[in-house]
Amino acid sequence: MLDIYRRLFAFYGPQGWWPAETPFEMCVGAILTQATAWRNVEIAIARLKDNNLLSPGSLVAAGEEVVAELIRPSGYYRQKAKRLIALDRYILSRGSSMDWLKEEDPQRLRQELLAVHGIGPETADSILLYAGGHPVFVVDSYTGRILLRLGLIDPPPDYHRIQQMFMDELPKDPALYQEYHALIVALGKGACNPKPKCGLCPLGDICRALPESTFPRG
DNA sequence: GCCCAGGGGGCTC
DNA sequence: GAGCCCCATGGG
Repeated sequence: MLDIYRRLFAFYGPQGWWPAETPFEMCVGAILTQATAWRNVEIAIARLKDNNLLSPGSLVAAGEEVVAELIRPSGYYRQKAKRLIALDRYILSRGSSMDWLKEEDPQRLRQELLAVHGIGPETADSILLYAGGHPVFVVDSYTGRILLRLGLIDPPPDYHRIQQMFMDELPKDPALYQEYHALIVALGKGACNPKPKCGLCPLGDICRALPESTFPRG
């Protein structure tokens, strides 16, 4: 796993995730980026910022319709408005300083986050890793696709199995996890996309490229 | 016109 | 509990 990381880092360089000024902004971004290109998320976050809606409690106060209209560029805007307000409500219940996000036990926080409407495993782990600084590996569909192609897992990809693989083999270093996940996204969007360009892949000989037809999309 | 993007909830069977 | 469908905009 470290070998893969080193090759990706050498090829793509540091990715600079997660771009946000505050933990609250990171949490908002984690919802907005669900199945959405980051470019569109930035637009939505800028619109929230322009309207002073990037602090705990502000989204609840503004209400669903206002939030929905502002985040429209990021897609799924009616769903995501509900999710953002549910998240904001949770943050308020926990304390608006948000120190708890870094200080409390990540396992406990994970359970709480998963209970919030609109937060699943990937979003919860993103919040724990990037906003909380906890050593929790974030798995996404790219990770599953890439590991399938590398021949390191059997289909279908399982979130927690994959997460365990990384966490068993890597040092528990949040900065490493942050960079690694970002690099996997770079690979998944780049050479190892749904129609892979194996000749341009930085993993080269590590990947025993099986026939593409043996893999499902996504 | 088609496909994809830094998922998750809800419904059916 | 697996298999679908829905959400929705913006860019290549």
